[in-house]
Amino acid sequence: MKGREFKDAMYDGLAKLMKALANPARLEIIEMLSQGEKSVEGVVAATNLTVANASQHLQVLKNNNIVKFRKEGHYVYYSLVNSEFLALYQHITKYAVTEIAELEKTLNRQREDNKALNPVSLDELEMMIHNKNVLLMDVRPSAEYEFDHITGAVSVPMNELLCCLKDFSKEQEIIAYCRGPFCVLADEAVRILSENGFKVRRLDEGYPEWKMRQLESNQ
Amino acid sequence: MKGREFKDAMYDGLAKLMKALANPARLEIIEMLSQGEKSVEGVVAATNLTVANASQHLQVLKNNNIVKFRKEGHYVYYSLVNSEFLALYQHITKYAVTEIAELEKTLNRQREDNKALNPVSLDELEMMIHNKNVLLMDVRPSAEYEFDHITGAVSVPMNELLCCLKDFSKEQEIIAYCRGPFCVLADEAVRILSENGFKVRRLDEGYPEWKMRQLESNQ
DNA sequence: CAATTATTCAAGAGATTTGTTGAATAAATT
DNA sequence: AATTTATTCAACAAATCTCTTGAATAATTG
Repeated sequence: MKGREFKDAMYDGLAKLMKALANPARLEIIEMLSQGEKSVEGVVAATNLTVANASQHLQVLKNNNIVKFRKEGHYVYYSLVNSEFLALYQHITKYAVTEIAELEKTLNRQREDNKALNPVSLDELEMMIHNKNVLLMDVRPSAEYEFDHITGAVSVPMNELLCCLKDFSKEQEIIAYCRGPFCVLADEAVRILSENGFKVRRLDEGYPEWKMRQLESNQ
Repeated sequence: MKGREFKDAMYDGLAKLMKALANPARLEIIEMLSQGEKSVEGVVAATNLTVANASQHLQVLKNNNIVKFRKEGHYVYYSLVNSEFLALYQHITKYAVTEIAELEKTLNRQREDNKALNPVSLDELEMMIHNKNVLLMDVRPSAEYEFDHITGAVSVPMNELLCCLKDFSKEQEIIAYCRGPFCVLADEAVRILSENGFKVRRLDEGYPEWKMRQLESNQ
């Protein structure tokens, strides 16, 4: 293989990977799958996609070794292929929200609207978690909590939040988290809790970022 | 801004960044610019692109905050916007060559063809570099060497390699490096030197990866 | 074994991306 | 001021990507 052929093969292959990521619907699917495996239906339920469309996007991700699947009964469960990919995806999103002015601005406006500025970082969380007066609240759907969650968190899915308000103390500080920086669940939780007089902040990132840390520190 | 609008804005923005990277010509340009700034002409000289096409790709990269430019006389010099982007790009390429089977295979076949298997890693290089019996050889064009190079390397551009053979000892081990894992210069250098009876290996990665390390260790 | 359910396949229209061509700018040199 | 040189712009056809629609598969249930 000549030098030019080799280069073309390598850059074409790299571009193919980037193309698989160059679509908003697929990025959203990746974020959903970073919460744990999901059936096609499960993906559809959490996005605006039609079933056929979600399936097609999942094929693209599968053909690029980004997701894997297993069959069980009627269902096909998809999940991210490995933690190396998850680490890469998180590097990309982290870069985007810190280095791309437009995205940083959109993110901050969203958090401002929901009184969720001044978020807690994972580092801070680590310090605070041993404080009995802090409540860590997982506001994702319960299936995602059950699959896995940050150690010490309690599950309060968004649809149960309003009716559970009386169970929480206004003395303790609440830290809400969800799927990650692009997820709006924790923002909404902060707004609702805050409007009801609770001391609440959101976690800067979400479950997948915490998980990644766990994996890294176990190496 | 409603939750769905926010998500769409974020994923669209992220996809826009990925789209900028989803093209082999632009990836090659990025790799060229990671050696140091280059004029449009300079980019053209190192790729298969026409001037107008290279300029267009550079506009795309500019509009996505991946490259910046400065004007000097006739020339417009482009360079990568910051080391955060370089770190991200290297994470992507590293992931691609280790996790995507097809790319890994292509890379290994190329190195096999050039007797450049068993490459030296940056870690190993660090250990060896104090050994007087090791010669670190930068085989990139001299302009790139002059812009910056790995500490202790000597410049032997590919076009001068054949006539310089007599200057090197067959006793010392030569380590050749170039622009990075996708670059063929070091492979060719290894093949030529090896066929002429020298003890030679290539560096697994290249100048930009070494540079990134320097930046990280200085933090 | 027919009906139901979850997923995939196939085809097509519309939008986007790509590289080419030739002309237009803009800065330096003659 | 005219010419040369490096770069950008604008327009276009070809290729690719995207989403929708409706049908096809494959596994389970009645």
